[in-house]
Amino acid sequence: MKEKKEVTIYDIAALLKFSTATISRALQDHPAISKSTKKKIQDAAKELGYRHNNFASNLRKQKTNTIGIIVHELNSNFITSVLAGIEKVSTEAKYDLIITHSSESFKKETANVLNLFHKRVDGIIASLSFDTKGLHHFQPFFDKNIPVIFFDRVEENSDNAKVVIDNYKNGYQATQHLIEQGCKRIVLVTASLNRNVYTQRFRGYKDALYDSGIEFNDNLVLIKDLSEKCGREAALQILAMSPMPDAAFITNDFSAAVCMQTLKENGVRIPEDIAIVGFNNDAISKIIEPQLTTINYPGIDIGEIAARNLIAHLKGEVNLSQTNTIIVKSDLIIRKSSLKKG
Amino acid sequence: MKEKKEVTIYDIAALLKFSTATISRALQDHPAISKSTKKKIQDAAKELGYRHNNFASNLRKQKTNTIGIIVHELNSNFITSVLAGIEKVSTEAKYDLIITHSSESFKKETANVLNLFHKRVDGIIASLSFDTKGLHHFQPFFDKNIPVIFFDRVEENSDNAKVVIDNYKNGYQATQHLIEQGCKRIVLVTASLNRNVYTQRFRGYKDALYDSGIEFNDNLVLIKDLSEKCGREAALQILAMSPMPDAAFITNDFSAAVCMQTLKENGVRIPEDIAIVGFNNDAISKIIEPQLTTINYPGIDIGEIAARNLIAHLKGEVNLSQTNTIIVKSDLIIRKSSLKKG
DNA sequence: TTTAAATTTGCAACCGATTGCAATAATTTT
DNA sequence: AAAATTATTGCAATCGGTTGCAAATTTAAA
Repeated sequence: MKEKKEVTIYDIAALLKFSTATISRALQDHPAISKSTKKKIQDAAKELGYRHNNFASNLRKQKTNTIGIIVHELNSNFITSVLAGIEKVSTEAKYDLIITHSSESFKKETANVLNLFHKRVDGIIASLSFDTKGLHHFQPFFDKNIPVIFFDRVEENSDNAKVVIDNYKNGYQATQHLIEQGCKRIVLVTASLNRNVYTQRFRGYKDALYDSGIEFNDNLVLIKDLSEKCGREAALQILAMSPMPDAAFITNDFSAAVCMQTLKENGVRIPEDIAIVGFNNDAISKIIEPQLTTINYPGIDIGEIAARNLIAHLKGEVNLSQTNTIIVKSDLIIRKSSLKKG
Repeated sequence: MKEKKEVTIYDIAALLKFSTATISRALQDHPAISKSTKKKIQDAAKELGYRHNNFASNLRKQKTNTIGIIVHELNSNFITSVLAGIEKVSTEAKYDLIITHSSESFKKETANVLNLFHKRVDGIIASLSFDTKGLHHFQPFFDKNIPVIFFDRVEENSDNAKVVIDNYKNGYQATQHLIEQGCKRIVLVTASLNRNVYTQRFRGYKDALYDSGIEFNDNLVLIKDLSEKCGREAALQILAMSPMPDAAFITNDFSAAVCMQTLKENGVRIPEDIAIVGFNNDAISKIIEPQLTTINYPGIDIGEIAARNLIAHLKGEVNLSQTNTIIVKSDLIIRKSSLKKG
């Protein structure tokens, strides 16, 4: 039952009477090695069941060809799309990924960052957790000049590279759309204004109101955590308002769905009584009744762009520290939940 | 702008006039090193910004303290719960995780397996992709006696360790529940009977019918891929059947939700005209209208059990090859979508 | 005070692949 | 046929920890 010892390039070298240098080069398809030798060596490697030892290799080369990913959650359409985009690009470029997620916990995010640091990833692609404050936990990477590129959930005022959408514009668009539907008392349900995406959406909301001459009302802004419970609570708060709001912009589709459900249970008609707009274009937005108007943004593109830039930097083709913010296109998708007219 | 060189134990050794052996041991909190020396060394390490080099360490120790995870998808409640369970256990035991996902592609799963093999993980926890056939791609691990433990989507007739639910029982339960509601023409929408979970559910369905004296009808079984499209197609097929079925057991909540939506659009009332049962107890099942009867199973527990067993094996405390199948409890959750009677 | 036992620390050989530089062999050129 | 190129291959140092065993030091026992 004991395992046979690992095959190393020394074994291949001994077998074929070559030096380990030649073996190593042949296995890397190095041009200095003749075709015939390469073939012999590669065949022997396969034959013996040789596997490359990344540790020895990384130790020697002082790099890992691995990119670390930090996300707040895995279970959203958006995040998995981003991952797909990153994977596409990095696979082509022969980079491996280590994916970590923080479950929206700053503490766990910090641990993940540290872990990736010790794993010596060549670079990081990150979206911050909900309650992350500052970027001190990334300091080890900054100190060593290891590139970090943020996406979506970023720290606004850092000068790191970021790939984001125009949350301000989207907030504005969503609100304006509701106004165009004749809504005047528009609730905003969102999360901690500490996190960039929510601040920006909030500003867009406010400005859209202002530009249409609608007075901003603090009581209509509900700051929550965008969980299931939050959706339910928001609905109850809305029901308790007098007069009832005629619209709600809920910056997360899942919460919006739960909120709608609770409203419906209480006899509120959507969109007739209240128009609803969500955010993210998650699968759920098309399944609920009525289908949810929301903001769509292309996770795949965001992932691809982030990965492409990071890898280009690693290869020395561009310098990330000269890039700052890349803004990706995003759009309002209008569905039934907000259509009071036609 | 250039990075300062990495600090190594040699630097600490030189600074404090100790040998690297002592440094190494002190940093591992080895009992042979005196308290005072340890403190000096640990302080110096922190001071100099030393970071442990996993590559050198793994190279020497011939193990990685890392567990590889292979899943078919990330964006499901179930999978993220499993991951949470695995993480809980493995973090405590100081094991790192490398999470990979195949997007239900056998090819990608194979690539992931190989990748983890080259990364030399100490063990694997895996749930197979949709169209995976056989386990040859795991052969490298088997050959080297590296433990692999499967969960949920497993290969029935392999003698590897597995953590599963009783899909047969759940299929039976769901069907029986529908029969108890007075349903007689029960559609089954499921996926490739190649994959264990679906075969078992299918058998449960069939036996439940049989035991209630209802004749099995092949035309009522729709084999699909459980995607969004599939839900819609299933609905259309159901609508085209004559006489219309009075129930549908759809072995995936998301598909069930889409199917329900399409049915409703076509004026079918749920559960009055058709009772529906899903599978998984995803978040969506509580949000749609009416709420979906479904099968709940505890991802966290499954993850914990799998990780606990794997780690115990790695530590030599138990021998996985003597374990075979661990069955975790799962239950029918009855909600409105299937309640024809009060 | 001497000896035995227990604590601490160091020596040095690994772990396996990479790569600059030198050396040798095979081709071309003159 | 000698000289100059070019194509192949090898030498040996290096990456940074780990650990069995021996040596040195300290403490306890006789």
